[in-house]
Amino acid sequence: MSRLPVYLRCLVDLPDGQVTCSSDQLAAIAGVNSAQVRKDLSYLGTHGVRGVGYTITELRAQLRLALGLNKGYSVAIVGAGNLGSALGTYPGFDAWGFRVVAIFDLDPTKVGMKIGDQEVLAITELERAVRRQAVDIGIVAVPAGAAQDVADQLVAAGVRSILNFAPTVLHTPEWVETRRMDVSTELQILTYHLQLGSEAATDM
Amino acid sequence: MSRLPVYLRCLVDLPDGQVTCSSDQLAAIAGVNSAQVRKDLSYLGTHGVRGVGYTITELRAQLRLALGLNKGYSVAIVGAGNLGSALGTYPGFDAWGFRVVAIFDLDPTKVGMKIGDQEVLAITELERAVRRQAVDIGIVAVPAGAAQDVADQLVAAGVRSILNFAPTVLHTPEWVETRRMDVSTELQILTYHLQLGSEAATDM
DNA sequence: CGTTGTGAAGGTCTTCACAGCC
DNA sequence: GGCTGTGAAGACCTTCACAACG
Repeated sequence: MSRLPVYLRCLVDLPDGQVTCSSDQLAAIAGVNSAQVRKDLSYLGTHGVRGVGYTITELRAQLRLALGLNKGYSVAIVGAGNLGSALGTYPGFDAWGFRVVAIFDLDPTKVGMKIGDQEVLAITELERAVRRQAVDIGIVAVPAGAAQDVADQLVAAGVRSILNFAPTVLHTPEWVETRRMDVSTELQILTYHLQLGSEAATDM
Repeated sequence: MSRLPVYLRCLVDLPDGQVTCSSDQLAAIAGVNSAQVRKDLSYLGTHGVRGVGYTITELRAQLRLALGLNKGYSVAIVGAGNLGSALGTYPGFDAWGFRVVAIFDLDPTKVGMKIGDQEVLAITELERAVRRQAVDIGIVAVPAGAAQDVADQLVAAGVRSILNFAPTVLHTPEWVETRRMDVSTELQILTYHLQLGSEAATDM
């Protein structure tokens, strides 16, 4: 469920002194309905206390468990351009147990470059390195034209989760979970709404 | 509707010779159901031809119009770190009529730096510059702690669309459309599914 | 009294299935 | 024959509303 990470982050951001949190409060911070919060949390087999709320530490632990954040995960980044570099040095991974264990690029002039604590490897090394490091999650940060090929290689190397930054739809076997993060798409959704707004204004 | 940008991109990527496209083909490329495609397109008042499909050029034009891509949009980026820099030089904006007209940062050592064709401005300039340039879309690429403050400033300067890369939920007036793009959240959704998969395996 | 947990109602989004048309 | 457009069915998700409880 895609709201759980949001709840977890909200709970982590709560002031230190606070011990319990009501569904109302969490809902307000997370920007959702409070019945929604309770329903979501009831899936985790939580035990909130009526009249009081949820114990923050307990709830955090349960969310971490549900999201599988009790284990660590190995992440490989493919593409060492601007985006790949930004991701490779992103400080927010550690906190949730994500470790970048490899970065690949096709461009020979980039191979050997240092990004964070990783040296960029040639893309020809991908399958071997990904297999050896038992990579859990592959991040595709290459141009659209190369994305499907990279995804195929990741899948062939045993990766079962892919985060795709390329502006293209990846086709993967059904046992591979793929998510897309595409700036242009998001911007276009925003303009769609801007557009709707101005149409409505014209109607008057 | 969030699938329209995907359709549009798929259509643009189609081989040059092809004149028409069936809902089946578009569905296959975009990774959705074909009835879905037809329903989505019927909203645009399209006129596909039975037995043939949709005329690609016509459909592209209709999608562009529906998404409001016939006008150009001014974009401001707040935050000139790794991410802000990557976005400021992202070549994919132009094609859809997005123009980065300003980049801001709090850090005085970054002010004056050149990113793409823009000089980084002090964040104190934000409201004035955003207003003068009639910015349509603000991109928040600052640390979580600063994000709400930046969003408030963007809203105060008249921005009605925000794309938020900070790992936090922004609270904005209801006339402001906000979308979140957060790598950690996406990774956590992936681990949630990995987790479910391994639980199911344990059950056997 | 305040808040949870949840059945039931209400929405929305997706898919099916097929008539209608080229 | 092949494909669109769409009513109807179905699946899923969200919200309401309130009994149950500390």
